[in-house]
Amino acid sequence: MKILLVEDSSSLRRSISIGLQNLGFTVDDTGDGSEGLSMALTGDYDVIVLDIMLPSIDGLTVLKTLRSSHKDTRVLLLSAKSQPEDKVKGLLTGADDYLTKPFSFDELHARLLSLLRRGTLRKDIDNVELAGLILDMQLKTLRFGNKFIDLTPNEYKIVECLFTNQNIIVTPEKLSEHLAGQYDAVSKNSIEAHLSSARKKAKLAGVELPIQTKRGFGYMITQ
Amino acid sequence: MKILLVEDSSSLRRSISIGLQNLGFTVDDTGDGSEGLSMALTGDYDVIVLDIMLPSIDGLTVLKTLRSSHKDTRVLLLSAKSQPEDKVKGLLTGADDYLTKPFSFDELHARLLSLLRRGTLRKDIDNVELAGLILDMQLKTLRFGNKFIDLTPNEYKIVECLFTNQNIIVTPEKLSEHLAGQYDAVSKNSIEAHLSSARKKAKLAGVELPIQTKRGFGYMITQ
DNA sequence: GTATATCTTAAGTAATTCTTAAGTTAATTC
DNA sequence: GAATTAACTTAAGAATTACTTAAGATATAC
Repeated sequence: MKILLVEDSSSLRRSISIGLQNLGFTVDDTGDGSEGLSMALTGDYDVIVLDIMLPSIDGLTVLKTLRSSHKDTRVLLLSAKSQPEDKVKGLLTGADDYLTKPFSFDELHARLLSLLRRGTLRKDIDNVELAGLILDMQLKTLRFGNKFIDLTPNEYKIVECLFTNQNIIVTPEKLSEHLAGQYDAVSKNSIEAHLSSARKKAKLAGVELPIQTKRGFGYMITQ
Repeated sequence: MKILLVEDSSSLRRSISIGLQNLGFTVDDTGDGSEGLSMALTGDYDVIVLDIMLPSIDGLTVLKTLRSSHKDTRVLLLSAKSQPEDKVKGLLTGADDYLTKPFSFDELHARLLSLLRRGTLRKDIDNVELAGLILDMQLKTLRFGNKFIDLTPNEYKIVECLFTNQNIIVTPEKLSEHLAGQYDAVSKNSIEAHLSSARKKAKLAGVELPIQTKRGFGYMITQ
């Protein structure tokens, strides 16, 4: 288990780092926001422990940048302030947990374990049902009742991405990344063509896909 | 010897737990599937006693997740149903033994000892039958009726991996790992060649292998 | 060390899927 | 309500993916 620790105070950083290493974790640490960000982007960490107050770039900006680069690594925010606004802001920005200083080492340890557990779990929730449509992420299929809607890989992936991001506008850019990964891209027109085809196939099976177009922004599913 | 007990009914859980502790085992227990899974993933147990009916996540899903995370801890499944389908399903999913409720404590004890004694992990059932094809995992053979289909080691392993992962898409990566282990790899093309050859041999013996290609994702067996 | 079996690679083929582009429809703005 | 823009649809060509086969490479058995 690899952990990245980004913390301003060198004494706190050292004590946390040594404590976690004694518990068997591999720990990289830095006291600088900018360096932390590049480490987070390039390294393969299971969890990032991130202080909000940092030199060069603050923690929330690091987190925001991380999320907009679609890095899904779990992040545990540390903050000196116990103001609820801070907590809310942190969690909204995409943090997975939040801890207010001062905290006991045991508490940090417990939260980390909880985050690590979530990490292994998350992948395996595999069925989404919506408006009678059942998306099986293990079988990579979509069915309506007992009728299978036969989708091509890209059509399926588009539907999957939307089904797992309900009540959120999914931009064509995000869809492109879901289809082709970070280092390649799929044109907007191509996505439109796929979605059109998927909608047509669903209609033929007797359902409308519950995907609505948010003109100018992207697509969204709402119950 | 450390045992994890995941059982819904609190009275049964307590009685088993106390009984095993009296026999000198270390026992952790929980009544929740999700918690059981995370304990199984993080803890270091010798055997997991796992009920099928559980809140939050059912036992078979816990087991499946465990196996797909390459946790090889031995698992003894408990089930209220005595339906043979359940047993087969459980053992196919990767259980090492199976016990139907109600059972005597002595029987549980005996099975646990048997599981603990087993030097190498070996499944309790050694052959899978599917569409007239019989896969014998002890003899490493595949036969159709009384006609043996002579497969090379890699061909056999591919068929075995698919037969023991029914209703799940098996990716080429997973097959590669099954053939060559974690620290080596087999090319996708090579897997294709093996599978092609296996399919041809089966056809010559008068059967089609019930392996369907999920284009873009992998291979799968469905009943 | 040789013989045999098995594995990998590569090239050809077939089938499916993806992308593009042009035309159409729908929504928004002025 | 006309103009403008964005999204949808369709079909054809391009690209990808999987299958098959055979030959050379590698491993295994004797």
